[in-house]
Amino acid sequence: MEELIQGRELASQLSRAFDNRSLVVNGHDGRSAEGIVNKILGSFANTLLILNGKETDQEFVSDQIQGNSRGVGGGGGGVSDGGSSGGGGAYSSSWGANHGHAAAIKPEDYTEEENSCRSTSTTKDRRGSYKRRKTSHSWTRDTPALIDDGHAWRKYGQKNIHNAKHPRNYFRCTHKHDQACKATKRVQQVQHHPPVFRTTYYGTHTCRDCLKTSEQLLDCTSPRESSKFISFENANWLTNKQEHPFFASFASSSVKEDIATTDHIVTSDHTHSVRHDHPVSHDLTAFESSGPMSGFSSSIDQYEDGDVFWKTVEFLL
DNA sequence: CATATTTGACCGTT
DNA sequence: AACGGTCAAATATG
Repeated sequence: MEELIQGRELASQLSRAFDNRSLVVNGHDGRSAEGIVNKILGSFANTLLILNGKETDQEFVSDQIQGNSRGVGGGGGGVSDGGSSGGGGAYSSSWGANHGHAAAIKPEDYTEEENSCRSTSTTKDRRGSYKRRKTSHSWTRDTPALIDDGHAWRKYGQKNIHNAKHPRNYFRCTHKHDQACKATKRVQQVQHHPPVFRTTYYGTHTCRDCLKTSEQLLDCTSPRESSKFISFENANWLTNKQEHPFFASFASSSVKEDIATTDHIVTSDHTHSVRHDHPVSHDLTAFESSGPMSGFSSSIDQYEDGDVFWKTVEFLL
């Protein structure tokens, strides 16, 4: 809080300096506006360090506390969690093997800000652990259809989500076991009429040969290497006759260059403010106005302190 | 046989 | 107790 208060004071000083059309601030003889800007940036950096430190400590504690094991379960019988799983296969046919081919949307290099929120967890996967998700990298992507992002995913779960029309599907990297790759993603349809599928990625691929062969070929030969935006004017994915129609190709889609500015990115990330407990009724903001992330809305942390951070930035500036 | 998906159970969090 | 994330036995696919 002290850092934030100091940052606000410095920001107001900067504002006054610009109002006076002078690079020298009253009461701070000889200090230039550039110096104040650096101070503000330093305050933000300190704030991030503080916030991250808190998260890291929490995660560490929870890792120490948790750690029970259970016998080999499974089997039958028992009372199921009420309406929490399955769904009777109503959507089963929509979620075949995600081995579609020739997707034109290729995974960009996910260069994100690495100054915060990198998960240092060495936690093994445990059921019901929510800690890792809050502290790991995550980014979302909204698409009008299910796409092949070039990675080899294996579905490991499907849940009906409260107040959501469509079930959420859980995928992990195929190489989770042989290469200890921790990347996962969750896909859920969040809008009906123009279908919108929201994919949230967690963790980054650490596996070797992450990309499938067809995608690597596409990467090398695609003329849209620098594509940032993708439109779906031809909409061939709706009538695709492939075995898995929902993983249809975007080969016919056209692209536009991204001219988003930094301000644009901040505004986009902040305004659509993906909250975990409001899984439905989001607009297409993340897809339409995302920054230079090829449709990904990068997030330091979309769910907890990251939101506070962006609100703080908006407040201070 | 190997690999992928389905789906109810299990479990931590709220 | 509800919810959501994960596990793993059963099943499907090639």
